[in-house]
Amino acid sequence: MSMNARPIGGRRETLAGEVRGEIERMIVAGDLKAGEKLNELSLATAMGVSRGTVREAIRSLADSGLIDLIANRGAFVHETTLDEVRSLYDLRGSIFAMACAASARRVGEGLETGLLAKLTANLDAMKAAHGRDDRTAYYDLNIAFHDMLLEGAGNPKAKTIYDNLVKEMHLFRRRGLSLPTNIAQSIAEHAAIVAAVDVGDAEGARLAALNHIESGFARYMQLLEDTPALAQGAG
Amino acid sequence: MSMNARPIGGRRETLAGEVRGEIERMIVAGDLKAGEKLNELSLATAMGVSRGTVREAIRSLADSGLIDLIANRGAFVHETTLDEVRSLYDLRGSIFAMACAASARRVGEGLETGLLAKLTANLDAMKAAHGRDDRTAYYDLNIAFHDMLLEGAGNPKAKTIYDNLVKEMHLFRRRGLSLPTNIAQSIAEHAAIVAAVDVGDAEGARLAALNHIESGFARYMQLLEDTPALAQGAG
DNA sequence: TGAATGTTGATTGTTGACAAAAATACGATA
DNA sequence: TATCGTATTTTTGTCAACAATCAACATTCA
Repeated sequence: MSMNARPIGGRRETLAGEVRGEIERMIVAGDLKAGEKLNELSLATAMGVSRGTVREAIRSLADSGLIDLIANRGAFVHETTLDEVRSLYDLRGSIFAMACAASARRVGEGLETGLLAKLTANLDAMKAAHGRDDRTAYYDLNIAFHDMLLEGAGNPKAKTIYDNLVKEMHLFRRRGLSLPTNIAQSIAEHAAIVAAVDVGDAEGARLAALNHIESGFARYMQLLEDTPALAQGAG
Repeated sequence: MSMNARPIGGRRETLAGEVRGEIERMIVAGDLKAGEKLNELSLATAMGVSRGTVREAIRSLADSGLIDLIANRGAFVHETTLDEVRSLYDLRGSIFAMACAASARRVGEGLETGLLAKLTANLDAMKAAHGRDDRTAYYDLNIAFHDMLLEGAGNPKAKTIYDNLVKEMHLFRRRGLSLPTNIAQSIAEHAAIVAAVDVGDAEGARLAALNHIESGFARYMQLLEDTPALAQGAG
């Protein structure tokens, strides 16, 4: 019997787990702003659970980088500085590069048979979205592209860390980190990655991936310069 | 008045924080073996704190990778598989490479003035330790070497992640991950990294670092092959 | 006036108790 | 004897109360 039924009606995950998810959602969505304090009692009453449960959720969230914990003072939504954005990009780039190299290696070894088709399809869809200037579609496809390569690497921990890094970046004051800029160039960089993965060229994939993230950082810095009015809340 | 008095009497960190540290220590030291279940009540009574406090400590430790949490079943010391060791090496290598590249860049830019002297001193001390076959000294110097480069990168998050990865590796059944093998070659690789950092060659430092970690992985795999008797507890 | 010192209200830290779930022990049955 | 179902025990999940700490304000004294 293939048992992957999900619990019906009530919950299966623990309450604290749900609360954690909700807090994380509120942070990423911007309901809780960077620097804001998380009041245990307020959250508890708002969600209809006990303070201890909220506390547990906050603790489990602290290590992810989204929350800063100060003893006897409380939990605060992390404020990401520009220096940190640079650091996060460096980290993200190195992990993404590793993942692309691993994906290329695995494709070359005959594992990951479906990956290439999916990457190519994504690339085509991206070009189409760009053609009709559909930003929303492009945004989603872009995330999917990176996810595929992270998963193709066969390194779940890498994906977890990568996702946390991206979430933490969103806490940077002058948002806009997800605003697409210079889509044509970005697509070309994606194509270079896919080409390297295609022929199982791990080192080529690594360099193309690194270049892609670093270019993305450069594009973002450019955007910041060009748009001094890019204030917080620009989501 | 120069105020650097330390808190007297009791603790400063929270109780849960201390418990967390103690549990982490027990795991890394091997007092709690991989796969073992963490019983909240046992730990609480053993440490003389309440169960809730232990619970909080466990939750805050879960994201680090040392502990697996299963709802309604409890917390278990993570069992690292051989596949995971490979994945962890990949991640560790990519982060270390990034850190070395960043250190080289910063040295080239005139930041990190003291770094080079420290690296060179470490290298010399390592050669000396190797000469008199002092494994313990070599072991500590090796850790210090990597730490310096991680810190020279000016990327605290990278160091945190790196440290967690190393801790998680220690949970691999067939330990010996810290047994030094082929010290001469390892020292030569360190020297190559230092040389690249010295002249501010970021790309060279990245490649040398990547090569160092990958060689380390290869050496470890060799050790596993040569030492089938390398059972758990070999620490 | 203004810096140091009490005082007060709010918030976090810690605990023990109760509820729910899982693990275990134990017969009954085929 | 193996397996299933049930009762019992153990362990985790959640909660509410108490203690410790902190931030803000009021007060004192130079």
